[in-house]
Amino acid sequence: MAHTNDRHAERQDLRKVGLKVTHPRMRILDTLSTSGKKHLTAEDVYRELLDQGDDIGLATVYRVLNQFETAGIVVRHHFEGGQSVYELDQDGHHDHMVCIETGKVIEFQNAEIERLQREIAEAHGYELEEHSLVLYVRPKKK
Amino acid sequence: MAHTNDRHAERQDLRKVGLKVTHPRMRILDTLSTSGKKHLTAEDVYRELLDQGDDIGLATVYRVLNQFETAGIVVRHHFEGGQSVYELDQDGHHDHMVCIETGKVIEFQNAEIERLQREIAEAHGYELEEHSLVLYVRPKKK
DNA sequence: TTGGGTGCAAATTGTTTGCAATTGT
DNA sequence: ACAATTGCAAACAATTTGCACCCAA
Repeated sequence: MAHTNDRHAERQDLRKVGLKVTHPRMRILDTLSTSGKKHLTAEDVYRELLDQGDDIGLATVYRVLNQFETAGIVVRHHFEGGQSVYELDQDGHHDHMVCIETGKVIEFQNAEIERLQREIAEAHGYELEEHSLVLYVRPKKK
Repeated sequence: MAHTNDRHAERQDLRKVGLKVTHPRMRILDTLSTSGKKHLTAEDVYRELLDQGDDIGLATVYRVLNQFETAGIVVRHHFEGGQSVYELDQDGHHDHMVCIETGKVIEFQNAEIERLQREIAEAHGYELEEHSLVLYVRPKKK
């Protein structure tokens, strides 16, 4: 069925943003969409590629992820703890909740908060361009 | 008058959290409170100390800022762009707005957003422990 | 064919650490 | 006196970059 990211669509995506369709780029795109997790670090992607027998340099992974970010194909997040994590930009905007015990990442959306943010920016004479909201949570006791 | 951070109060603050009152620590605390900006990187602090004739190592600045963070004296933020910025934890909780044109940092508070965050976490079976909200804005056109 | 893309190693950047010397209590 | 603290240099971790070679268009 309409698999959002089959080989063909992926090629289109790359061409659309002016990037040559190369093996590394295809494989990285593939890894991002078919890997279990939605949020991967550059290393995560690199290791998964190695595991699948691909011989793609870590530097290339970083370069490609950057290109994807500028192209709007992926979103880069800076959660606590060093590395950046990348996620395919497919299901519209959402924010994140990170469990500080398990590291699990949960996505959520809240129109009300989005609206308030815009209002606050306006109230200070600015236009909201971007924002980053991350909730650090722990499993409810009880 | 009751200057919130005179020499005496600073000494007390340090002792209170079990840190010896040393020259570097006093000077760093001083820089944080009297510098023009409220949000400084470790380098910012380091340079300002050098300018004032103090000979304090960058490593010490990092170490002390970390101790201050664990002690709850300063808060560390990870805005976009590599370095962490530190700010004295004095006027209660607030979030930040960063102008992407001038780099200016504006603080704000919004009880409604705070409440919604707690609700969202709860709704997912979690307790909100911490959060980071940064609005990236640009001066209103008009 | 040819300019963009890649791998590798070396370079950067931000931050932390080991250790001997120094200092606060 | 003695443990905590500092400075310096070296160590680290994440990411970027220079360059000779390679490959998609």
